[in-house]
Amino acid sequence: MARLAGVSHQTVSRVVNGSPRVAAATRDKVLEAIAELGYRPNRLARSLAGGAAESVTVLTADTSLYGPEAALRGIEKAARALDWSVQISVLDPADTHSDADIIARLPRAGEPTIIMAHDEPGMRAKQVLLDQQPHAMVAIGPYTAEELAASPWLVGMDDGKAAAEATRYLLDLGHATVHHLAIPTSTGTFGGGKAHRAEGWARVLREAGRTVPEPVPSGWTIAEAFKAVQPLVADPEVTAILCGNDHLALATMRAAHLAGRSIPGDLSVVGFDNTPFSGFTTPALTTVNQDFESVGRGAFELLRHRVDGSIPRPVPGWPEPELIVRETSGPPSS
Amino acid sequence: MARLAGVSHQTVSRVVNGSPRVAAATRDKVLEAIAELGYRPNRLARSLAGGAAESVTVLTADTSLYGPEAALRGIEKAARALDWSVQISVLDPADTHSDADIIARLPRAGEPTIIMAHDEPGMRAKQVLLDQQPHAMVAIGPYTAEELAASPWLVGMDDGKAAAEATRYLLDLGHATVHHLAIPTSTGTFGGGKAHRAEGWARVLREAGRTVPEPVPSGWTIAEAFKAVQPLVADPEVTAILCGNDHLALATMRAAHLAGRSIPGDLSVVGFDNTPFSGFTTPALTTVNQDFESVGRGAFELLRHRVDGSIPRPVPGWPEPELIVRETSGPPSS
DNA sequence: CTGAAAGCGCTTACAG
DNA sequence: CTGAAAGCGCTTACAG
Repeated sequence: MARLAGVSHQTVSRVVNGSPRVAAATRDKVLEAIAELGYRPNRLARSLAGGAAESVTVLTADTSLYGPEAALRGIEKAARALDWSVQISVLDPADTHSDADIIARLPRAGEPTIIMAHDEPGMRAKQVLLDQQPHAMVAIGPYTAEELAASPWLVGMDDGKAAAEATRYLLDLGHATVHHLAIPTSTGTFGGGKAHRAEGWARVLREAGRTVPEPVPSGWTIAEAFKAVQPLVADPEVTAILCGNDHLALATMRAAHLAGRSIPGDLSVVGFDNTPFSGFTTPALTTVNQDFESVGRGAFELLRHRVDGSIPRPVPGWPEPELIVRETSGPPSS
Repeated sequence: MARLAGVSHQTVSRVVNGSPRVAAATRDKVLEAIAELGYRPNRLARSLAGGAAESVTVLTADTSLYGPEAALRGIEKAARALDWSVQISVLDPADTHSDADIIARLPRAGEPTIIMAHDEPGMRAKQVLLDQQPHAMVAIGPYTAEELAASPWLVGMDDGKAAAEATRYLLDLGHATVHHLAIPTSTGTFGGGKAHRAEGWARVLREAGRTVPEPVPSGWTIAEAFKAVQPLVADPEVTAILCGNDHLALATMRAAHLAGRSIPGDLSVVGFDNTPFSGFTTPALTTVNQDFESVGRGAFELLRHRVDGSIPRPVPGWPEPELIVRETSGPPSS
């Protein structure tokens, strides 16, 4: 390659990396040779040699969840714009991952890593990497504004506020109280994060002096939610349910339908996330919009700054979660 | 590291790689040192040095589509089981990707690559890699059994057969004909694959001597489908619509509802893919189950064999697409 | 069973 | 502006 162009190895390197200290004539010769030989630089070698280590690894538990999937998309876009590469590694919730297992997923020591900390393996991975390489990791999860401010390696949205808003909205509609079908991260069953969505919901009920019903825990899948929500929809006293995400809400709508309860006549249902399908169910789902893609983008930006130590904590700007009222919510019938 | 254990660099390498030619005592010393220093092998260096190049890059256009997303999950699982790493790179359909752009996404020449060839950038990428490194690439897309047999670098499901089955089912129900709301890959607008779902559908109609209506092209998003399907649902002559995927079917259900047409009374709707939500819409969606995760797994297996030249074409076994009858289909009302 | 040698494809200083 | 040197962290032969 260098031979064909009649130059040395490192002159080729300069041309490829766009160094200004190359004579135009030499550059042309090299570019010609590159084209002729179909030369492609080897990025592995480049980063080994201490060049730009432009890669990020994403540790996530379940890519079929809307939030992580959207966040991953945001990470990928942001990374691509800067020509970084993205590796993903899925932590199986069924496996027990030892610390060594988690470490072994990274391509090298100090690999910049983003963790989707929305379940048990994710929480574990967060802890392991925080110990091992605190400046080359960032975790995405459900955190309050206070937690985010206190821990510069966390990224997330304060969905407690949005849950509060949604609850207040249902109360204002005239419902005596609001029930809650909770995603796993809200019930604290995985030992990790707090129950922010559930907290915002409970806080509003308490402040309004209403009964605070026990939250009903659900798994992540629609089928699990369908099962979990049965007692709730069967109870005529229940007139409003705030669901932890739109999949849970869909399961609730389905269960309500089968139980002969009309929506929103007999029962109001509010979801979370504003997934693409939510505007097209019948009736269309009232939900809370969350911009996970921006969160992913923000996580990448934060990681990049942490790795090179440039800014302690850039504040990534993304839209606040926001209630979108559609057709599944209304005043109680009686 | 090697110093602490009192051995040479390459003995450490042997221990880490589980070589049998190491004395038990030496091995223990090395393992101890590894634990003490928190040593983690650098995979980049390993693959550079000619060790196992255990990584695969996935080129995909849009991870928010159910098929590619599920296939990616299958790839990831299969890769992880063999301790390969997975890199993803998203091709933006809005960008025009030059051949060089596509090549530049690979971490090195000859990188094993799986392409999701379900849109224009994907088709382009498939072509580029087929030229550059035919033995280190595999493409996933909508291909017939014949195409799959002829091109050992292709993987896919013969969804034409399933489309035919669904069409026959609707005809048997008594519908005069069946309309088709088509995904972009079925209309050939991106210049690439054939219209297999559309072909299976049209073939059955022709064989039954029915009118073959012009397929209605839709984009990938639910909003685009909602717009595209309006004329169809407004037409009382239309009593059955086969949709290119479940998102399109959801849009159709919504549009039909707003147009005052009941499902399945006035209109039968059949989807494709059996996405998780499809069993929980009201009414529950009749659809064709497709096991994309298995396809992803199969693509990985095929790629692995192609890279090491071991088997010309292992036949990856996955379930055939299969019609799942639920509640959105029935006999025409009149 | 273990070490001294050479090299993977690049890079960053260091000379000139 | 360009080349000769050293090295990134590993590996695979080759000796012993």
